[in-house]
Amino acid sequence: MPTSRLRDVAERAGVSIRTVSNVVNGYAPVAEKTRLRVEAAVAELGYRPNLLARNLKRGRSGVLALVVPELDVPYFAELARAVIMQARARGYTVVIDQTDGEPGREREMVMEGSRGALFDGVILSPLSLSQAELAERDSRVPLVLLGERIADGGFDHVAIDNVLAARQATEHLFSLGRRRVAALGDQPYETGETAQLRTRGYRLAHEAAGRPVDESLIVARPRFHRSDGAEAMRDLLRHPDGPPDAVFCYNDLLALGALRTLLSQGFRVPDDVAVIGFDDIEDGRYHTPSLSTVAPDKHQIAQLAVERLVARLDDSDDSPSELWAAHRLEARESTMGFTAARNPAP
Amino acid sequence: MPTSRLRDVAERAGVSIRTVSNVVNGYAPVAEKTRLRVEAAVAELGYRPNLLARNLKRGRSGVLALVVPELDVPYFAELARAVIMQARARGYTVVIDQTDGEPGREREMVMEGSRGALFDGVILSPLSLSQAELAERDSRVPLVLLGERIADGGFDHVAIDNVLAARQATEHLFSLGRRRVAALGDQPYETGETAQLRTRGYRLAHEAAGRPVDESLIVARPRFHRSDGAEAMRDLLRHPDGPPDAVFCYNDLLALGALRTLLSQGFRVPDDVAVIGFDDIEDGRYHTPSLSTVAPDKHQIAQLAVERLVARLDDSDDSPSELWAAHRLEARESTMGFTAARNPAP
DNA sequence: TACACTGTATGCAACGTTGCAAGAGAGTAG
DNA sequence: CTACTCTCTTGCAACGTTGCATACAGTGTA
Repeated sequence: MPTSRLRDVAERAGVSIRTVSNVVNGYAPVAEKTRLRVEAAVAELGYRPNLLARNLKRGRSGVLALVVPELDVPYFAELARAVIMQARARGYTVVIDQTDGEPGREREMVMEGSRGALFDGVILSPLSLSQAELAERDSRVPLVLLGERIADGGFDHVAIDNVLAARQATEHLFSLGRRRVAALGDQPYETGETAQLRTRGYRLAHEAAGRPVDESLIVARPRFHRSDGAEAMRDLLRHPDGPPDAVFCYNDLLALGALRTLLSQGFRVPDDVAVIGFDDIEDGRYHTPSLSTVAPDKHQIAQLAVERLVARLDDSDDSPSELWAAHRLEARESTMGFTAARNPAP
Repeated sequence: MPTSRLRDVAERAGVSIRTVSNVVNGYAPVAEKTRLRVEAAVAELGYRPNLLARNLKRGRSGVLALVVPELDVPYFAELARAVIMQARARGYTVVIDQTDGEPGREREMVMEGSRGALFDGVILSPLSLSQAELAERDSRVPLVLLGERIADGGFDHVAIDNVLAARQATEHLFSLGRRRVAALGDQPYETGETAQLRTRGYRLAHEAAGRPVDESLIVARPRFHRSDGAEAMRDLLRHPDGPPDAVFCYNDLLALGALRTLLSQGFRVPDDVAVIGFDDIEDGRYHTPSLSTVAPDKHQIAQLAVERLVARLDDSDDSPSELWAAHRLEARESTMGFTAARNPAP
């Protein structure tokens, strides 16, 4: 069965191509009788508009690109899900590209513009592209930055208040009586803005509590996978002053890795060492102990990003805006301990 | 900077549109001198081909669709990653659609054909579409079925040997001296073919060992999330004959849920109850105890699927084939226990 | 000198759709 | 009966690209 075109439907219904187009798109006024005839023909032939042609004509593709480092990192998977839902609600399709942190791919997707009109806008969670590089972008295609970057005003930008969130996480640990709180995941270089914000929050918490920061408890990691957390925790356990009594990890994967190291070496969590993460991935809830974490409102992040992007498609000379999504602290067993006899499963 | 077209480049280089096209595509023989001039013009104008137009003309979009139930289910996220990589290696882009198990969306993506030529082929991990429904599909667009379905020969189909894998998992538990092995995740209805295959393997293992199957230990679940596993495990713990001494879960999420229930109720894993899952999601490796599982070769699954699909794009009247991917058993702490004093983290 | 060739370059039409502006009827008012 | 309006319908051109067929030099050969 060869795909039928507008022309075939027109022939069958005995009307002009244009009229069929009008019916299909609900554009111009069409007489009831004609409409029914056309609709019948559409149904009989199983006509489906060729979106390629439509988009070419309209100059829009109806496709948004979501560019993330790795799709199998739960945070990005959960975010992707939310973005897809938001986009769908507005009639857009989403293509997802993974950059694997390769600057080349990230640049290709974002800088080279539009992949030839294949998508109308880009939502980017940057990993390797620096602000400086981004600034050179010739913005044929609207771009919304996701995740957290120090704003330079050049782009639309959706983020949570990382400084505050990190401060709250640290203060949560303080409030439980922890004295030596390690920070795991600092990235003291150009593309590590998010991590730096969290470190700032960590420092602020110390300052507010009148405690000095032990610089040797701030551990840098270029990547945030479980294995990195496990490894970093092993290092921390060899600290000359002994293990810290709490660890604030800059994402949940690091925290789960750290958890694994602690438990497998016989440490009790949280009794010996309390652990808190960041991102609130679903998995953390099912570990034992369940993982305390900072929970960014992913749904809201996706909503703000897609909304902003779609708005920009219609109205490109609006000035870039800074959008803030909510977050909250989820205190679970890895900091609070096991209540009562035993916790019921969630 | 308005996007430049073939025509603009042609004007600038002082040649015909057609020649520019030839240069860009490397088609016809072009004189060295001309080529250089055109390439210079392309560079100066920052020309990028409009893929929409190209695809319209060529009748191909260069896009494959991957349709999965939920992107934030780690198995699908990991699979999606592999598919994207395989597709990229062959010059294709992937759009991902989540169906959320809604039959409507699944049908729309798969049945209604091509979303108007927006993609050339579909890789589907079916959830709610039955074989019967699929059979009615008018196959304008090639379809490869992913995940495991009882084959009816109508479609290309990539799977692992679920019966064997399930049997091996069960026998693994037997070999550790477990007597009462529960099976968690049966789906005794039309769209639950995969689960049924696993149940068959579970039964075969019993048969081969000369043990009767206790039907009350086969627990059905319509969904395979962590919460389902946790809940099902709670039920199992109330079994009139007492808890089983091992549980074979039909995916890792169920297993992690079960693990959570067991640990939070004070059971020791594997000492009291051994747990094995299915899928080998990364997360299982970092739980404590780490999760034993059946590991399908996701990379191979993705490769076979994309290869097959791409091949079909060129040569549509090849007969449907059944492709088998490898799997292996990953025995970890949730069945084997903690070796030595304490395991090092992975 | 005429002919066939080779190597380059081009014009036209088409892919399937929609924007635009105008056309065709029918109805109403003068 | 004419002029006008209103409702519905349509033809033409274009979106940016590529397939096809052809044109055009220039070169070598008969």
